[in-house]
Amino acid sequence: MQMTSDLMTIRQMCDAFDVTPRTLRFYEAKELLFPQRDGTRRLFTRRDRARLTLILRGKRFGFSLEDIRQILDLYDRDGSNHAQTLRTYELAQARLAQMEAQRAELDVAIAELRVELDAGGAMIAGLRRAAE
Amino acid sequence: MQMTSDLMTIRQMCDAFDVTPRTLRFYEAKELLFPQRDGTRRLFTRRDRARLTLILRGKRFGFSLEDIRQILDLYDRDGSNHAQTLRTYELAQARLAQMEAQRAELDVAIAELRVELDAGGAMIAGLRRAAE
DNA sequence: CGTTACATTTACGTTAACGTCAAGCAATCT
DNA sequence: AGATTGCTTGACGTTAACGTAAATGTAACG
Repeated sequence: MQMTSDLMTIRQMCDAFDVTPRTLRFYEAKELLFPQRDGTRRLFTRRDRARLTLILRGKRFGFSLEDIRQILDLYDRDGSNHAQTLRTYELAQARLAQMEAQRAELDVAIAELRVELDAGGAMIAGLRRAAE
Repeated sequence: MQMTSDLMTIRQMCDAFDVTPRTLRFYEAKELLFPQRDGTRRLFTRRDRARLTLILRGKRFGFSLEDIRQILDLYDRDGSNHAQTLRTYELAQARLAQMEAQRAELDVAIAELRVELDAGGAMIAGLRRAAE
């Protein structure tokens, strides 16, 4: 139970999250992650891992890294500059509405694709019978 | 009530779907749409409009145009070449599973973002009170 | 018949999100 | 010591999905 097991190397991160080193360095360059340094080497903290989880999730919904960065900032606010905090808050709110709309559409799309698949399945069954 | 109102010019399409001419030409080049021609000019059919609706929806879920093109082909199968039909069918099926997983994750993400927003809202309310 | 308003093709430009070398430092194995 | 392994920083390459500009065509308006 060493405290240091809190810190992970770039390779451990890659294995754990199934990303490439390049991706992690890229995210650091874009200020999405803030790994500590042991000399020149990166050491990723628990905070980095939490953020990476959110980043990867966000990506699956088609959000840009820049969008994600702004939303992540919501998690780190100290409440100093009102204006920016408020702006970020509103941005996240808009995003939420957008996600709910997306979910509704996703439901429709899923239903539609199901219908198509049923039709396709029947057709294929037909082809199979015809092939005998 | 002219039969020809079935056909729409590129501008009408752009206005109806809020896309640029370039986008429609691009989709044609990528074989996602197949407008007729009046001499050199494009005339989009009902089928093109149906496809465009599906294209735009697919895009909102982060599917690539190539993915979308393959799924659209499912709608146009005549059942001639079994192998390809089967492959497309399986692709669509995988896609459906993926979409359902995405929908589940989206629920989680929405819930999480809601929690954040509540916290942010409380904080902002606090800031407002402090500012008086 | 001139010009205005859209249409067309061709082709180069752009952004995001990395991939892919290249070259070098550092610790570790043999 | 030499070689291997893994990390580092540049820096250029790549793909998708269009944007944008140039040159040209043509239909309609006045």
